[in-house]
Amino acid sequence: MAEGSTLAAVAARAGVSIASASRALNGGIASTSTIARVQQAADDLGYRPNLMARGLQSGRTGQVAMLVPDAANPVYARMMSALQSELDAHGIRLLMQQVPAEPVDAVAALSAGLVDGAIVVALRVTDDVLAAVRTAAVPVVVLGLVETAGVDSVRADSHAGMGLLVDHLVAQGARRIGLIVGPVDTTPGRTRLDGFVAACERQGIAADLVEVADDFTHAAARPAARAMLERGVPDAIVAANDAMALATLRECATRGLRVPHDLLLAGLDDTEPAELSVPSLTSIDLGAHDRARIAARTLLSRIDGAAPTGQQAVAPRLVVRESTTKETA
Amino acid sequence: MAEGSTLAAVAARAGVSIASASRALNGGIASTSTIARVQQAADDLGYRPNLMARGLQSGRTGQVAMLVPDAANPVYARMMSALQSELDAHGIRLLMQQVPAEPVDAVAALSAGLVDGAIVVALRVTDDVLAAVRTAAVPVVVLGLVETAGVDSVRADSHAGMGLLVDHLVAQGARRIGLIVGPVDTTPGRTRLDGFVAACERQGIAADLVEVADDFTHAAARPAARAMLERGVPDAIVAANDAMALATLRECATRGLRVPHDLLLAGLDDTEPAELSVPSLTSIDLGAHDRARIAARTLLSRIDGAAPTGQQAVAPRLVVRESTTKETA
DNA sequence: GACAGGACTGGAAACGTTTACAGCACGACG
DNA sequence: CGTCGTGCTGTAAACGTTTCCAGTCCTGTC
Repeated sequence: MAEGSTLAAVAARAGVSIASASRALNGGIASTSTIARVQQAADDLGYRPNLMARGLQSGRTGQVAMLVPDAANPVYARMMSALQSELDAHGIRLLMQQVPAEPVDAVAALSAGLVDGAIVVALRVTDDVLAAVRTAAVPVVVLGLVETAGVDSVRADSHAGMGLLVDHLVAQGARRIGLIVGPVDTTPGRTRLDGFVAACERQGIAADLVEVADDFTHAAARPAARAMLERGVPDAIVAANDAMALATLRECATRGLRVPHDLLLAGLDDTEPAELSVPSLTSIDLGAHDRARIAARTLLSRIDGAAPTGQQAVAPRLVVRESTTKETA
Repeated sequence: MAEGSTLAAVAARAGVSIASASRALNGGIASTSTIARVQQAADDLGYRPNLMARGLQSGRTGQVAMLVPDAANPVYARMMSALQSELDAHGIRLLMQQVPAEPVDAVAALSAGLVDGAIVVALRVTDDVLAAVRTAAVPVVVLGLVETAGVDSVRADSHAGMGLLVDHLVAQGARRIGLIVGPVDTTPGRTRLDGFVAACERQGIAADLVEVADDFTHAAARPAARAMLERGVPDAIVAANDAMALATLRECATRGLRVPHDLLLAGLDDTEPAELSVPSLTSIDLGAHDRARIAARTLLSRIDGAAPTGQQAVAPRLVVRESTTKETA
């Protein structure tokens, strides 16, 4: 075990003071020979600077955290990859943590000095969460809809996304469209429901066929889909995200309903499984990659001392696939 | 910003020494009135102990890390959940980090004092990785196949799992079975290939229809599936994991091949998407949940000072679904 | 040959916490 | 009334690092 070799040990081995050793390793002012000796000693001992001590002293940890409600949702994995490639360039480590839907405690814990900043995905952006974000000791960027000034946020325009989707379905001939959504006291739930209703009104069709699932997962969507289909088969179903759409697709198959032949189906998020399902799933790209990139940059500039930017939004994009195009059936 | 209120500030506000404040908050010896005053002062100031300072002093961080090669693979999300429920009971925070397939640097970085231990998923358990694990300053449990003594590991028996799968497919009438696998210089790649070949030999069938994809993702499996199908349609295809099986399913659909009517298809890992696909996917449950639970317990006892346990394995279980049962077609 | 300046070095303080130790007051017991 | 233990408190040392500051040595210049 090469544990715990300290800078003091390195300095002793190199025959210099701790201060010189530190400077030699961190590119401070030091003579060539000192640098060489210290470097050699450090290698010999397998020295690793203690990040706790460094963080305590310098106030910088070189880490940021990403807080997500559900690690199994592929959209967060995609965001994480985008974040990471952005942060890697700055030598910053990205840590992911799965936290409850209302991450008040987790956000408050960010003030404990472990990270230089955080990116928080919050399904419910309550006043408590906002307060926690605002009083956190480190900059926080919220991924989600935040109206409050002084809080950085990057949001998807799922309202507009729903509009694109409904327009597309109507253009494909659907008149009776159902929505399977997650809890409407969450930001995504509320926005997607509102977007759906608004789009239906604009198109002059009914928006009363709505099922609310317990959360935004496969598992919760399945019974919701079942309930909806038992009330009759609509022309099309929209689900609040791809995972829920795929659960719906599965339920359709179980009932012998063929998509898109018997009904059209679409989701939101445009995750990889949407592309791979049979039939492949029409979806709305809510710009997960771009949102993550913007969030990373905003966070980095905040860490560098910049003032909060406020809300930023990313435009949605319709991605049409087999599940809403009858021709391919 | 309630940033940076230190213990010294709390102590001053409560009119006691720093030591007393620390004791009052951490359940040490202190009078009732002191505890009350300190508690009150801490609440007023929104005090959060600095974990860096605490960690530096006490050597304990209350955190463990999980290192995974691909955050998008649902099997890791499942493991993470299992780990978390195990660790939550001990008040330990779980951090996930996405690292390269050969996580030497990342494992070495564990010695930097940020975490009390780690669970590492390594696709390639090279000597370098083993050395890094053994010399790490904190206990590490490897999820994967490790023969070396003195290193804790929990492995899936994917060799046996392949056996179950091939037996099942042969029982369903398949004689010509193809395998789509990831890189064979990885542990899972090698084990699954060997298991496949062994099972085929045991069954007296050919094992020459093998495609090796660049990694274990959807994206890499797709062209591999295409290549295999272009050489003719076998009776059945096995993929090294569910994600790759689903990519194969997609490729079959694109070519107008129906599963299970025209060929059988199965994967490994038994992740949720396998259950949801159409047709639902036969898979091998490699015990992700159990492996994670065992790994967590092993790690906890290691952190408490126990000696390494060595290798532990979890038995596989066949889960038959639509993709390998012709009746349901 | 003195002196300014630069290059380099070591001592020591600081970051915020925990904890060993010593001190203090108080009640009980002899 | 002295002594001892008990319950609580404060002082100070440590954890490992970075960084300020003062010092030393050397080189070049007048």
